[in-house]
Amino acid sequence: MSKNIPEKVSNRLTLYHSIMVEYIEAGIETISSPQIAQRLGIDDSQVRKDFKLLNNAGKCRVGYMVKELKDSIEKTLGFSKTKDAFIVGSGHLGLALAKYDSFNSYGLNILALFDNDPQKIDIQVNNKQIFHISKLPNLVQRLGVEIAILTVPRQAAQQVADFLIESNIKYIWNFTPAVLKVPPTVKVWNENLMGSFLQFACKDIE
Amino acid sequence: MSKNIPEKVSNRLTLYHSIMVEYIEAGIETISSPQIAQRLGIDDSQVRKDFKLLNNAGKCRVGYMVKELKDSIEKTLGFSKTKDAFIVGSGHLGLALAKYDSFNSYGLNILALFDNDPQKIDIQVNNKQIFHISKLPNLVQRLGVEIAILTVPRQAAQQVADFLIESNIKYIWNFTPAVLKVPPTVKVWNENLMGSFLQFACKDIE
DNA sequence: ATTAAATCGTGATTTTTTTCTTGATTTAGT
DNA sequence: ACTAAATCAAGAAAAAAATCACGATTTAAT
Repeated sequence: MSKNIPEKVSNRLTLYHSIMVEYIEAGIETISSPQIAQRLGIDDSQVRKDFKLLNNAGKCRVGYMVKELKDSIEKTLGFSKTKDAFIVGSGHLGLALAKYDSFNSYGLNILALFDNDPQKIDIQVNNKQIFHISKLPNLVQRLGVEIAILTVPRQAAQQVADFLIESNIKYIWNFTPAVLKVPPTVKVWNENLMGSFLQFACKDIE
Repeated sequence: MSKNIPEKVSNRLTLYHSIMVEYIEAGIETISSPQIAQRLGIDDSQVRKDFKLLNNAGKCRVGYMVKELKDSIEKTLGFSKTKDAFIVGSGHLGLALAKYDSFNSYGLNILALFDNDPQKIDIQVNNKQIFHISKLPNLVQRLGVEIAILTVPRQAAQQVADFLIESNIKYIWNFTPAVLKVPPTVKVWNENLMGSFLQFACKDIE
Protein backbone atom coordinates (compact mmCIF):
# COMPACT_ATOMS: atom_id res chain seq x y z
CA MET A 1 0.00 0.00 0.00
CA SER A 2 0.97 3.57 -0.43
CA LYS A 3 3.17 2.74 -3.38
CA ASN A 4 1.91 6.05 -4.60
CA ILE A 5 -0.41 4.65 -7.16
CA PRO A 6 -1.35 7.23 -9.78
CA GLU A 7 -4.92 8.42 -9.77
CA LYS A 8 -5.70 6.87 -13.12
CA VAL A 9 -4.51 3.48 -12.00
CA SER A 10 -6.43 3.71 -8.76
CA ASN A 11 -9.51 4.51 -10.78
CA ARG A 12 -9.04 1.52 -12.99
CA LEU A 13 -8.40 -0.67 -9.97
CA THR A 14 -11.81 0.15 -8.52
CA LEU A 15 -13.40 -0.72 -11.86
CA TYR A 16 -11.52 -4.01 -11.96
CA HIS A 17 -12.70 -4.58 -8.41
CA SER A 18 -16.33 -4.18 -9.42
CA ILE A 19 -15.86 -6.71 -12.17
CA MET A 20 -14.29 -9.13 -9.68
CA VAL A 21 -17.29 -8.76 -7.39
CA GLU A 22 -19.54 -9.55 -10.31
CA TYR A 23 -17.50 -12.61 -11.32
CA ILE A 24 -17.48 -13.94 -7.78
CA GLU A 25 -21.24 -13.59 -7.60
CA ALA A 26 -21.46 -15.46 -10.89
CA GLY A 27 -19.19 -18.21 -9.53
CA ILE A 28 -16.44 -17.63 -12.10
CA GLU A 29 -12.99 -18.27 -10.69
CA THR A 30 -10.60 -16.93 -13.30
CA ILE A 31 -10.53 -13.91 -15.55
CA SER A 32 -8.22 -12.90 -18.39
CA SER A 33 -6.84 -9.49 -19.25
CA PRO A 34 -8.50 -9.37 -22.68
CA GLN A 35 -11.87 -10.01 -21.04
CA ILE A 36 -11.43 -7.11 -18.67
CA ALA A 37 -9.95 -4.87 -21.32
CA GLN A 38 -12.82 -5.39 -23.69
CA ARG A 39 -15.31 -4.65 -20.95
CA LEU A 40 -13.67 -1.33 -20.19
CA GLY A 41 -12.66 -0.44 -23.70
CA ILE A 42 -8.96 -0.32 -22.90
CA ASP A 43 -5.86 -2.21 -24.00
CA ASP A 44 -5.24 -5.62 -22.47
CA SER A 45 -1.58 -4.91 -21.83
CA GLN A 46 -2.75 -1.96 -19.77
CA VAL A 47 -4.67 -4.32 -17.56
CA ARG A 48 -1.66 -6.58 -17.16
CA LYS A 49 0.57 -3.65 -16.32
CA ASP A 50 -1.88 -2.58 -13.63
CA PHE A 51 -1.98 -6.09 -12.20
CA LYS A 52 1.77 -6.12 -12.16
CA LEU A 53 1.59 -3.38 -9.54
CA LEU A 54 -0.44 -5.72 -7.39
CA ASN A 55 2.26 -8.42 -7.56
CA ASN A 56 -0.37 -10.79 -8.71
CA ALA A 57 0.89 -13.20 -11.33
CA GLY A 58 -1.42 -14.61 -13.94
CA LYS A 59 -1.19 -17.90 -15.71
CA CYS A 60 -0.79 -18.16 -19.44
CA ARG A 61 -3.82 -19.35 -21.35
CA VAL A 62 -5.89 -19.16 -18.15
CA GLY A 63 -5.75 -15.69 -16.70
CA TYR A 64 -5.85 -14.49 -13.11
CA MET A 65 -7.61 -15.85 -10.05
CA VAL A 66 -10.60 -13.64 -9.43
CA LYS A 67 -10.55 -14.01 -5.67
CA GLU A 68 -6.85 -13.24 -5.39
CA LEU A 69 -7.13 -10.21 -7.61
CA LYS A 70 -10.03 -8.87 -5.60
CA ASP A 71 -8.08 -9.28 -2.38
CA SER A 72 -4.96 -7.62 -3.78
CA ILE A 73 -6.94 -4.67 -5.04
CA GLU A 74 -8.59 -4.27 -1.67
CA LYS A 75 -5.27 -4.49 0.05
CA THR A 76 -3.58 -2.05 -2.28
CA LEU A 77 -6.36 0.50 -2.10
CA GLY A 78 -6.72 0.07 1.63
CA PHE A 79 -10.35 -1.02 1.79
CA SER A 80 -9.73 -2.63 5.14
CA LYS A 81 -8.18 0.44 6.68
CA THR A 82 -11.09 2.16 8.36
CA LYS A 83 -11.17 5.83 7.59
CA ASP A 84 -13.51 7.80 9.85
CA ALA A 85 -15.18 10.87 8.42
CA PHE A 86 -17.73 13.55 9.12
CA ILE A 87 -20.22 14.88 6.60
CA VAL A 88 -20.41 18.64 6.87
CA GLY A 89 -23.59 20.04 5.39
CA SER A 90 -26.79 18.05 5.78
CA GLY A 91 -28.55 19.09 2.59
CA HIS A 92 -29.73 16.67 -0.04
CA LEU A 93 -26.31 15.59 -1.08
CA GLY A 94 -24.99 15.23 2.45
CA LEU A 95 -27.96 13.10 3.40
CA ALA A 96 -27.65 10.99 0.28
CA LEU A 97 -24.00 10.32 1.02
CA ALA A 98 -24.86 9.47 4.64
CA LYS A 99 -27.29 6.88 3.35
CA TYR A 100 -24.88 5.53 0.79
CA ASP A 101 -23.82 2.31 2.43
CA SER A 102 -21.27 1.42 -0.24
CA PHE A 103 -18.82 3.75 1.48
CA ASN A 104 -18.45 1.18 4.20
CA SER A 105 -17.22 -1.54 1.93
CA TYR A 106 -14.45 0.77 0.83
CA GLY A 107 -13.49 1.44 4.42
CA LEU A 108 -14.99 4.88 4.70
CA ASN A 109 -16.91 5.15 7.92
CA ILE A 110 -19.25 8.12 8.32
CA LEU A 111 -19.54 8.86 12.02
CA ALA A 112 -21.86 11.86 12.03
CA LEU A 113 -23.26 14.79 10.09
CA PHE A 114 -23.21 18.50 10.83
CA ASP A 115 -25.32 21.49 9.87
CA ASN A 116 -26.06 24.96 11.11
CA ASP A 117 -29.82 24.68 10.67
CA PRO A 118 -31.40 24.18 14.13
CA GLN A 119 -34.26 22.30 12.49
CA LYS A 120 -31.98 19.51 11.41
CA ILE A 121 -30.13 19.02 14.66
CA ASP A 122 -30.50 15.64 16.37
CA ILE A 123 -32.19 14.01 13.42
CA GLN A 124 -30.88 10.49 12.81
CA VAL A 125 -29.83 9.58 9.28
CA ASN A 126 -28.97 5.96 8.68
CA ASN A 127 -28.00 5.65 12.35
CA LYS A 128 -25.84 8.71 12.23
CA GLN A 129 -26.74 11.82 14.16
CA ILE A 130 -26.80 15.36 12.80
CA PHE A 131 -24.99 17.75 15.15
CA HIS A 132 -24.80 21.50 15.19
CA ILE A 133 -21.63 22.59 13.46
CA SER A 134 -20.44 24.19 16.71
CA LYS A 135 -20.00 20.71 18.16
CA LEU A 136 -17.54 19.74 15.47
CA PRO A 137 -14.20 20.87 16.96
CA ASN A 138 -14.81 18.94 20.12
CA LEU A 139 -15.86 15.78 18.30
CA VAL A 140 -12.92 16.00 15.92
CA GLN A 141 -10.63 15.98 18.89
CA ARG A 142 -12.42 13.30 20.89
CA LEU A 143 -12.82 10.92 17.97
CA GLY A 144 -9.61 11.77 16.15
CA VAL A 145 -11.42 12.28 12.84
CA GLU A 146 -9.25 13.67 10.05
CA ILE A 147 -11.58 13.58 7.04
CA ALA A 148 -14.49 15.91 6.32
CA ILE A 149 -16.87 15.51 3.42
CA LEU A 150 -17.95 19.01 2.50
CA THR A 151 -21.47 19.31 1.12
CA VAL A 152 -22.49 22.84 2.10
CA PRO A 153 -23.70 25.45 -0.42
CA ARG A 154 -20.99 27.04 -2.52
CA GLN A 155 -21.33 30.41 -0.82
CA ALA A 156 -20.54 28.94 2.57
CA ALA A 157 -17.81 26.57 1.42
CA GLN A 158 -14.69 28.62 2.14
CA GLN A 159 -15.91 29.84 5.49
CA VAL A 160 -16.84 26.36 6.61
CA ALA A 161 -13.56 25.00 5.27
CA ASP A 162 -11.67 27.56 7.35
CA PHE A 163 -13.58 26.38 10.38
CA LEU A 164 -12.77 22.75 9.60
CA ILE A 165 -9.11 23.56 9.26
CA GLU A 166 -9.11 25.41 12.56
CA SER A 167 -10.75 22.35 14.07
CA ASN A 168 -7.85 20.24 12.87
CA ILE A 169 -9.43 18.44 9.94
CA LYS A 170 -6.65 17.28 7.60
CA TYR A 171 -8.48 16.01 4.52
CA ILE A 172 -11.42 17.68 2.81
CA TRP A 173 -13.41 15.83 0.19
CA ASN A 174 -14.95 18.81 -1.48
CA PHE A 175 -18.32 18.27 -3.17
CA THR A 176 -18.92 22.00 -3.56
CA PRO A 177 -17.96 23.81 -6.74
CA ALA A 178 -15.81 26.24 -4.75
CA VAL A 179 -12.04 25.98 -5.10
CA LEU A 180 -10.93 26.08 -1.48
CA LYS A 181 -8.01 28.06 -0.13
CA VAL A 182 -6.16 25.86 2.34
CA PRO A 183 -2.73 25.74 3.97
CA PRO A 184 -0.29 23.13 2.68
CA THR A 185 -0.94 20.91 5.69
CA VAL A 186 -4.49 20.30 4.56
CA LYS A 187 -5.33 18.22 1.52
CA VAL A 188 -8.38 18.87 -0.62
CA TRP A 189 -9.91 16.47 -3.09
CA ASN A 190 -12.28 18.23 -5.45
CA GLU A 191 -15.09 15.95 -6.49
CA ASN A 192 -15.69 17.60 -9.76
CA LEU A 193 -18.92 15.95 -10.84
CA MET A 194 -19.54 18.17 -13.80
CA GLY A 195 -15.95 18.41 -15.01
CA SER A 196 -15.66 14.88 -16.18
CA PHE A 197 -19.25 14.61 -17.24
CA LEU A 198 -19.11 17.63 -19.52
CA GLN A 199 -16.19 16.09 -21.25
CA PHE A 200 -18.19 12.91 -21.75
CA ALA A 201 -21.38 14.63 -22.79
CA CYS A 202 -19.92 17.24 -25.08
CA LYS A 203 -17.53 15.07 -27.01
CA ASP A 204 -20.22 14.20 -29.49
CA ILE A 205 -23.47 15.76 -28.35
CA GLU A 206 -23.59 18.84 -30.48
CA MET B 1 -16.29 23.28 -29.00
CA SER B 2 -15.66 19.58 -29.46
CA LYS B 3 -11.98 20.18 -30.06
CA ASN B 4 -11.75 16.90 -28.26
CA ILE B 5 -10.48 18.34 -25.06
CA PRO B 6 -8.81 15.69 -22.89
CA GLU B 7 -10.57 14.78 -19.71
CA LYS B 8 -7.88 16.21 -17.51
CA VAL B 9 -8.04 19.55 -19.23
CA SER B 10 -11.80 19.64 -19.04
CA ASN B 11 -11.52 18.95 -15.35
CA ARG B 12 -9.13 21.81 -14.83
CA LEU B 13 -11.31 24.09 -16.91
CA THR B 14 -14.24 23.60 -14.55
CA LEU B 15 -11.98 24.40 -11.62
CA TYR B 16 -10.74 27.54 -13.35
CA HIS B 17 -14.38 28.38 -14.00
CA SER B 18 -15.22 28.21 -10.32
CA ILE B 19 -12.37 30.55 -9.56
CA MET B 20 -13.64 32.97 -12.21
CA VAL B 21 -17.08 32.94 -10.61
CA GLU B 22 -15.47 33.74 -7.30
CA TYR B 23 -13.40 36.58 -8.74
CA ILE B 24 -16.40 38.10 -10.48
CA GLU B 25 -18.33 38.04 -7.23
CA ALA B 26 -15.38 39.74 -5.58
CA GLY B 27 -15.30 42.37 -8.32
CA ILE B 28 -11.81 41.46 -9.52
CA GLU B 29 -11.40 41.89 -13.27
CA THR B 30 -8.07 40.27 -14.08
CA ILE B 31 -6.30 37.12 -12.98
CA SER B 32 -2.81 35.78 -13.67
CA SER B 33 -1.68 32.24 -14.35
CA PRO B 34 0.55 32.07 -11.26
CA GLN B 35 -2.40 33.09 -9.08
CA ILE B 36 -4.52 30.28 -10.45
CA ALA B 37 -1.67 27.80 -10.42
CA GLN B 38 -0.89 28.42 -6.80
CA ARG B 39 -4.52 28.01 -5.87
CA LEU B 40 -4.70 24.61 -7.51
CA GLY B 41 -1.19 23.48 -6.73
CA ILE B 42 -0.21 23.10 -10.36
CA ASP B 43 2.37 24.68 -12.65
CA ASP B 44 1.61 28.10 -14.07
CA SER B 45 2.68 27.16 -17.57
CA GLN B 46 0.08 24.45 -17.38
CA VAL B 47 -2.57 27.05 -16.80
CA ARG B 48 -1.35 29.09 -19.75
CA LYS B 49 -1.30 26.03 -21.98
CA ASP B 50 -4.88 25.31 -21.03
CA PHE B 51 -5.92 28.88 -21.75
CA LYS B 52 -4.20 28.61 -25.09
CA LEU B 53 -6.85 26.07 -26.05
CA LEU B 54 -9.50 28.65 -25.35
CA ASN B 55 -7.94 31.14 -27.77
CA ASN B 56 -7.96 33.65 -25.03
CA ALA B 57 -4.88 35.84 -25.02
CA GLY B 58 -3.51 37.23 -21.82
CA LYS B 59 -1.53 40.36 -21.34
CA CYS B 60 1.99 40.35 -19.96
CA ARG B 61 2.39 41.67 -16.47
CA VAL B 62 -1.42 41.87 -16.11
CA GLY B 63 -2.94 38.51 -16.76
CA TYR B 64 -6.26 37.48 -18.25
CA MET B 65 -9.66 39.16 -18.23
CA VAL B 66 -11.78 37.20 -15.78
CA LYS B 67 -15.05 37.77 -17.58
CA GLU B 68 -13.66 36.72 -20.95
CA LEU B 69 -12.07 33.62 -19.54
CA LYS B 70 -15.29 32.60 -17.86
CA ASP B 71 -17.18 33.02 -21.11
CA SER B 72 -14.63 31.07 -23.13
CA ILE B 73 -14.67 28.22 -20.67
CA GLU B 74 -18.45 28.10 -20.78
CA LYS B 75 -18.41 28.14 -24.54
CA THR B 76 -15.73 25.48 -24.81
CA LEU B 77 -17.38 23.16 -22.34
CA GLY B 78 -20.79 23.78 -23.82
CA PHE B 79 -22.56 25.15 -20.75
CA SER B 80 -25.12 26.85 -22.95
CA LYS B 81 -25.96 23.72 -24.91
CA THR B 82 -28.91 22.29 -23.07
CA LYS B 83 -28.53 18.60 -22.47
CA ASP B 84 -31.76 16.90 -21.38
CA ALA B 85 -31.50 13.91 -19.09
CA PHE B 86 -33.52 11.46 -17.05
CA ILE B 87 -32.59 10.20 -13.63
CA VAL B 88 -33.20 6.49 -13.41
CA GLY B 89 -33.47 5.28 -9.86
CA SER B 90 -35.16 7.52 -7.30
CA GLY B 91 -33.28 6.48 -4.21
CA HIS B 92 -31.31 8.83 -2.03
CA LEU B 93 -28.71 9.62 -4.61
CA GLY B 94 -31.18 10.05 -7.46
CA LEU B 95 -33.26 12.43 -5.37
CA ALA B 96 -30.20 14.37 -4.27
CA LEU B 97 -29.09 14.80 -7.86
CA ALA B 98 -32.61 15.87 -8.86
CA LYS B 99 -32.44 18.57 -6.23
CA TYR B 100 -28.94 19.62 -7.19
CA ASP B 101 -29.65 22.84 -9.05
CA SER B 102 -26.04 23.39 -10.09
CA PHE B 103 -26.59 20.97 -12.94
CA ASN B 104 -28.63 23.62 -14.68
CA SER B 105 -25.86 26.15 -14.80
CA TYR B 106 -23.76 23.58 -16.63
CA GLY B 107 -26.51 23.02 -19.16
CA LEU B 108 -27.71 19.70 -17.79
CA ASN B 109 -31.46 19.71 -17.60
CA ILE B 110 -33.14 16.96 -15.60
CA LEU B 111 -36.59 16.40 -17.06
CA ALA B 112 -37.90 13.59 -14.89
CA LEU B 113 -37.09 10.69 -12.60
CA PHE B 114 -37.98 7.04 -12.81
CA ASP B 115 -38.35 4.18 -10.38
CA ASN B 116 -40.06 0.83 -10.12
CA ASP B 117 -41.40 1.36 -6.62
CA PRO B 118 -45.15 2.13 -6.88
CA GLN B 119 -44.90 4.17 -3.68
CA LYS B 120 -42.66 6.72 -5.31
CA ILE B 121 -44.62 7.23 -8.50
CA ASP B 122 -46.04 10.67 -9.14
CA ILE B 123 -44.12 12.31 -6.33
CA GLN B 124 -42.70 15.68 -7.38
CA VAL B 125 -39.04 16.34 -6.68
CA ASN B 126 -37.83 19.84 -7.33
CA ASN B 127 -40.58 20.27 -9.92
CA LYS B 128 -39.72 17.03 -11.62
CA GLN B 129 -42.04 14.08 -11.59
CA ILE B 130 -41.16 10.50 -10.73
CA PHE B 131 -42.56 8.10 -13.32
CA HIS B 132 -42.78 4.35 -13.32
CA ILE B 133 -39.87 2.93 -15.26
CA SER B 134 -42.29 1.42 -17.77
CA LYS B 135 -43.10 4.92 -19.01
CA LEU B 136 -39.51 5.57 -19.94
CA PRO B 137 -39.33 4.25 -23.53
CA ASN B 138 -42.25 6.37 -24.57
CA LEU B 139 -40.90 9.51 -22.93
CA VAL B 140 -37.45 8.96 -24.39
CA GLN B 141 -38.98 8.92 -27.80
CA ARG B 142 -41.37 11.83 -27.30
CA LEU B 143 -38.82 14.10 -25.68
CA GLY B 144 -35.77 12.93 -27.61
CA VAL B 145 -33.75 12.41 -24.44
CA GLU B 146 -30.38 10.73 -24.96
CA ILE B 147 -28.83 10.87 -21.50
CA ALA B 148 -29.72 8.75 -18.49
CA ILE B 149 -28.26 9.19 -15.04
CA LEU B 150 -28.22 5.76 -13.48
CA THR B 151 -28.68 5.65 -9.71
CA VAL B 152 -30.27 2.27 -9.11
CA PRO B 153 -28.82 -0.35 -6.73
CA ARG B 154 -25.84 -2.24 -8.07
CA GLN B 155 -27.73 -5.50 -8.39
CA ALA B 156 -30.24 -3.94 -10.75
CA ALA B 157 -27.77 -1.87 -12.75
CA GLN B 158 -27.11 -4.12 -15.75
CA GLN B 159 -30.72 -5.08 -16.17
CA VAL B 160 -31.88 -1.49 -16.06
CA ALA B 161 -29.06 -0.44 -18.38
CA ASP B 162 -30.20 -3.05 -20.89
CA PHE B 163 -33.67 -1.59 -20.72
CA LEU B 164 -32.33 1.93 -21.24
CA ILE B 165 -30.37 0.83 -24.25
CA GLU B 166 -33.43 -0.88 -25.72
CA SER B 167 -35.28 2.36 -25.13
CA ASN B 168 -32.72 4.19 -27.21
CA ILE B 169 -30.75 5.97 -24.53
CA LYS B 170 -27.28 6.82 -25.91
CA TYR B 171 -25.34 8.09 -22.92
CA ILE B 172 -25.35 6.58 -19.46
CA TRP B 173 -23.84 8.48 -16.56
CA ASN B 174 -23.30 5.53 -14.28
CA PHE B 175 -23.35 6.24 -10.54
CA THR B 176 -23.56 2.57 -9.64
CA PRO B 177 -20.45 0.54 -8.89
CA ALA B 178 -21.39 -1.96 -11.62
CA VAL B 179 -19.30 -1.99 -14.78
CA LEU B 180 -21.99 -2.04 -17.45
CA LYS B 181 -21.94 -4.17 -20.57
CA VAL B 182 -23.09 -2.02 -23.46
CA PRO B 183 -22.90 -2.09 -27.26
CA PRO B 184 -20.43 0.27 -28.94
CA THR B 185 -23.21 2.67 -29.90
CA VAL B 186 -23.83 3.50 -26.26
CA LYS B 187 -21.39 5.52 -24.17
CA VAL B 188 -20.98 5.01 -20.46
CA TRP B 189 -19.37 7.41 -18.07
CA ASN B 190 -18.50 5.74 -14.78
CA GLU B 191 -18.74 8.18 -11.94
CA ASN B 192 -16.27 6.46 -9.79
CA LEU B 193 -16.74 8.26 -6.48
CA MET B 194 -14.55 6.00 -4.44
CA GLY B 195 -11.82 5.44 -7.01
CA SER B 196 -10.40 8.88 -6.90
CA PHE B 197 -11.12 9.36 -3.24
CA LEU B 198 -9.29 6.24 -2.16
CA GLN B 199 -6.26 7.46 -3.99
CA PHE B 200 -6.52 10.75 -2.12
CA ALA B 201 -7.24 9.23 1.24
CA CYS B 202 -4.71 6.41 1.16
CA LYS B 203 -1.75 8.30 -0.13
CA ASP B 204 -0.74 9.25 3.36
CA ILE B 205 -3.36 8.00 5.76
CA GLU B 206 -1.76 4.87 7.05
C1' DA C 1 14.36 57.55 -19.05
C1' DT C 2 15.98 53.51 -16.83
C1' DT C 3 15.54 49.59 -14.22
C1' DA C 4 13.35 45.82 -11.98
C1' DA C 5 9.78 42.66 -11.44
C1' DA C 6 5.89 40.19 -13.10
C1' DT C 7 3.83 37.83 -16.58
C1' DC C 8 2.78 35.93 -21.03
C1' DG C 9 3.85 32.78 -24.95
C1' DT C 10 6.11 29.02 -26.67
C1' DG C 11 9.58 25.74 -27.92
C1' DA C 12 12.44 22.16 -25.62
C1' DT C 13 12.76 18.72 -22.21
C1' DT C 14 11.26 15.45 -19.11
C1' DT C 15 8.12 12.46 -17.21
C1' DT C 16 4.24 9.62 -17.34
C1' DT C 17 1.05 6.78 -19.57
C1' DT C 18 -0.42 3.93 -23.15
C1' DT C 19 0.16 0.95 -26.90
C1' DC C 20 2.80 -2.24 -29.61
C1' DT C 21 5.65 -6.26 -30.22
C1' DT C 22 7.67 -10.45 -29.43
C1' DG C 23 8.75 -14.61 -27.07
C1' DA C 24 7.44 -18.02 -23.65
C1' DT C 25 3.86 -20.81 -21.64
C1' DT C 26 -0.17 -23.24 -21.13
C1' DT C 27 -4.32 -25.51 -22.57
C1' DA C 28 -7.37 -27.80 -25.79
C1' DG C 29 -8.05 -30.24 -29.86
C1' DT C 30 -6.39 -33.49 -33.35
C1' DA D 1 2.81 -36.33 -29.23
C1' DC D 2 1.88 -32.41 -32.15
C1' DT D 3 -0.34 -28.25 -33.42
C1' DA D 4 -2.95 -24.20 -32.84
C1' DA D 5 -4.86 -20.70 -30.17
C1' DA D 6 -4.97 -17.96 -26.08
C1' DT D 7 -2.66 -15.65 -22.76
C1' DC D 8 0.90 -13.68 -19.87
C1' DA D 9 5.29 -11.05 -19.31
C1' DA D 10 8.26 -7.69 -20.29
C1' DG D 11 10.86 -4.62 -22.99
C1' DA D 12 10.50 -1.15 -26.83
C1' DA D 13 8.14 2.43 -28.95
C1' DA D 14 4.83 5.92 -29.21
C1' DA D 15 1.82 9.23 -27.43
C1' DA D 16 0.30 12.34 -24.08
C1' DA D 17 0.94 15.35 -20.30
C1' DA D 18 3.53 18.14 -17.34
C1' DT D 19 7.41 20.92 -16.41
C1' DC D 20 11.17 23.80 -17.50
C1' DA D 21 13.40 27.60 -19.56
C1' DC D 22 13.87 31.70 -21.76
C1' DG D 23 12.89 35.67 -24.69
C1' DA D 24 9.47 39.35 -25.18
C1' DT D 25 6.37 42.55 -23.15
C1' DT D 26 4.28 45.35 -19.96
C1' DT D 27 3.81 47.86 -15.76
C1' DA D 28 5.45 50.18 -11.72
C1' DA D 29 9.01 52.28 -9.27
C1' DT D 30 13.05 55.11 -9.02
